[in-house]
Amino acid sequence: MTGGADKREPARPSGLSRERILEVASAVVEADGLEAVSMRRLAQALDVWPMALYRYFADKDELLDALVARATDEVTRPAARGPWRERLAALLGSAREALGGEGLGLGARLPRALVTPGVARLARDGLGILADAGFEPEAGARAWRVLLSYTVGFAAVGGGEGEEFAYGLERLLDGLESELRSEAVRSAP
Amino acid sequence: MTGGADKREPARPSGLSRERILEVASAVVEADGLEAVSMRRLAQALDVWPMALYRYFADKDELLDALVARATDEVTRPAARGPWRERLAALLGSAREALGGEGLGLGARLPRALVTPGVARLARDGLGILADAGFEPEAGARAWRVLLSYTVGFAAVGGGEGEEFAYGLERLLDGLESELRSEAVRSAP
DNA sequence: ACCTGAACACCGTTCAAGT
DNA sequence: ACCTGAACACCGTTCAAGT
Repeated sequence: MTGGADKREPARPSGLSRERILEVASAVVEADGLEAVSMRRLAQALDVWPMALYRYFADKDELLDALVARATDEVTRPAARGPWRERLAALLGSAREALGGEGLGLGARLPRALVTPGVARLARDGLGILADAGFEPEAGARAWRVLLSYTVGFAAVGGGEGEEFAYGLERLLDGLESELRSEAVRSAP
Repeated sequence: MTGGADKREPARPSGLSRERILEVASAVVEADGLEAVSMRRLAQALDVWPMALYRYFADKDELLDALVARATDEVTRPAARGPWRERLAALLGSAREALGGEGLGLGARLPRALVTPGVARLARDGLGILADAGFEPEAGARAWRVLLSYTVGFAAVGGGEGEEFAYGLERLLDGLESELRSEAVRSAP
């Protein structure tokens, strides 16, 4: 490292950053799976000594959490306007892709993946749609957890197509909608 | 080891067996999680040298697969007679407990857990119930994958109660039942 | 047949320096 | 501030013996 202007992010190709480390980690996951990610291997790929990584991540766990958060951030999209069932289907469809991506490697960290900011935003969007549909808050929260469980399960099982995911989601939404029509859980308009 | 009668399973407390190894491994998972399971730690707990374990399992992966298969075998129960919705609910409820058990440690190996004999038996039972309900084979298989995804997802997310699991399952079954009533997927009686 | 040792090629991480 | 070395306490697993 020959150094650049002071007080700036190093612009040299060998300059480390959280983003550059995560890029390499992501490539390793895609190539050889999550278990192939080691501090030493990342360091070698970045042409740096292993301990250099500890300037950017406290430990390996923090690095992997950041990797999962990055994946969920990328793919999750805000919901569009329109009928509540279609909005939910679009939202959960992209969540399924995010959670099942990177060769299912993230599946191994599902419990941790479910507390990332990306998933929190997803929940806020989903709860909003359910409120729009007429669910009172508590019933909406319950319906949301059920919908997310289905989505996570489909991502984890992995074998299914997007079409089959949509089929099952429609059946689940049918059940929720007919409950909504029965008035038991409907909020005042 | 002072040896016992020949051609028998060793009865001595220090005699190894697949079952004894899996028992200790299960205890380690429950105490400190799946990542705490190491060949060396199991060996130490069994008062044996690490390489002794390789007489019973080809490698660590095979040992962990056997551990997961054992957990799913224990908890999965055959379905009782009665209304198809109740039979499915009982079957999937016990599956949820099996997959979510041992402190969620098994969740990390979900994709592998889904190809164990216990889950295959679960699928056969579930498909039988759906056929009884009137689903023609292809529609029944599709409905089964959706139901299992929901169950697996609920087990993986983990936070939910059995009551909430049952609520979501009822909504999903509502949707499947109303599809069945619409005749599109119904088999000839 | 079943278990022992020693050894090899890996890990994550602490600690003390270097510049 | 950022990276280097060396070292420590672990891994899974191979290989050659022991009894």
